[in-house]
Amino acid sequence: MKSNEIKEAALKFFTIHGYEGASLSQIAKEVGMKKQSIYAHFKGKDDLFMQVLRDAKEAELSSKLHYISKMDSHSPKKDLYGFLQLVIDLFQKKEQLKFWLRISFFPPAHLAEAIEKEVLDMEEKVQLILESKFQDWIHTQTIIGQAAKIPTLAFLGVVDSILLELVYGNDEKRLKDKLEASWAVFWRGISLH
Amino acid sequence: MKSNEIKEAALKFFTIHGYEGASLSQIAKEVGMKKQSIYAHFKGKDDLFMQVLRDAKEAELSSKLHYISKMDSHSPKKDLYGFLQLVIDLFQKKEQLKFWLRISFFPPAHLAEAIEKEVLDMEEKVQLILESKFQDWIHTQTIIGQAAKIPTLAFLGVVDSILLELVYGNDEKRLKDKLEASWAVFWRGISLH
DNA sequence: CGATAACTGACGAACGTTCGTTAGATACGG
DNA sequence: CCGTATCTAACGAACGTTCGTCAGTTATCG
Repeated sequence: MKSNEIKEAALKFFTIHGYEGASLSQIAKEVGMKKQSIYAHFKGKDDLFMQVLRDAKEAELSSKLHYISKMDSHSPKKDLYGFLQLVIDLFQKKEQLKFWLRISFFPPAHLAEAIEKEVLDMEEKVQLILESKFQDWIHTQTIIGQAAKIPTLAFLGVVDSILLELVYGNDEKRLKDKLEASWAVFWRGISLH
Repeated sequence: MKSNEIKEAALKFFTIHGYEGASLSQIAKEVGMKKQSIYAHFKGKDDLFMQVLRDAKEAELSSKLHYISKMDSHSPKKDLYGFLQLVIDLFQKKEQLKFWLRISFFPPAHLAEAIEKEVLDMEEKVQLILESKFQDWIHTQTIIGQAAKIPTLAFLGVVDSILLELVYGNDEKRLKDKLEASWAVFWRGISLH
């Protein structure tokens, strides 16, 4: 399908240059056609952009939910650290997470509202299922605490800080250091000892 | 000075729309002049942008260093939490941190190299002075650990996650929740107990 | 034949930038 | 104190390019 090739190229340039910085002619050239031909597949730049956005959201959401739902509820240490690894992996292997991050932080002003809705929807779903996992661990006294919300938000904070390091990402070693440091302190902060 | 008015307006539009999304005519209109007149004060768009960038860096760096150097080394709990508050305050009161964040994460491609240098320089300085503080606390057995780098990086991670929530910033309550959660877990992670 | 998807050509609008010019302030020598 | 020269900061007009978009035409293929 040619539409997918266009979306793939669009994903690439939107990620690198942002909405305003990416041009249809650039994208078209990447797939070997003229920019006007894009209009045979999409209504316009906004339409193309929003379709790329929804694809990226779906891909990331399903990856995360799939991983979380496979957690066995017995070893939070392994499961949570594995989740961090998953995020790093997703970021490095799939352009979509990079794109998603960029435009969820800094959406083009005239699409900000529509984008925010998608972002909130996703965030909500991940937090909800993650929180239920933490609730289980608290119940079985695998970790400390009463309110599951606290470790959940703290963990999402660790995820965010790692994502930020990835975005910023010039240094593999620094990423590793930061991951280990954040993880060590986080785990000590929620574990029984 | 008219130059400062231009930089102020430029800061605003660069922050909202990014480098490519902000236009000189927009900026000029904000200060009540034509875009051509900007060239009496700056060599061009790039020059204006880089000057705004350096101003923002300087402002943020001096704010942070000033705060850190005033830490009294006796109460890390108060000092570190205060630093988080400072960051939140800076973000909400001064447009410059918002700008700095945006363009350090997603710099315009053709200026990426120059920007990265500024960002690294700043990051390095903050980490260095913060690490020496942590070293003191470890020495005086106010917090746990041996290597000061671990709590330092973890703390910077907390700062980043809060910044991200601010950027993302649609919800005051969510920010508060996340701050409290991350802080509680972080503090338990490095405190003696 | 009909449909799909590519093409060419053209559009108005906006972009960053350069030019020559003007009005006003400042500095200086007689 | 006056006239002149220099400097500053703004201007309108225009430059060449690129932008996103639309209309009409041609090629491909079941």
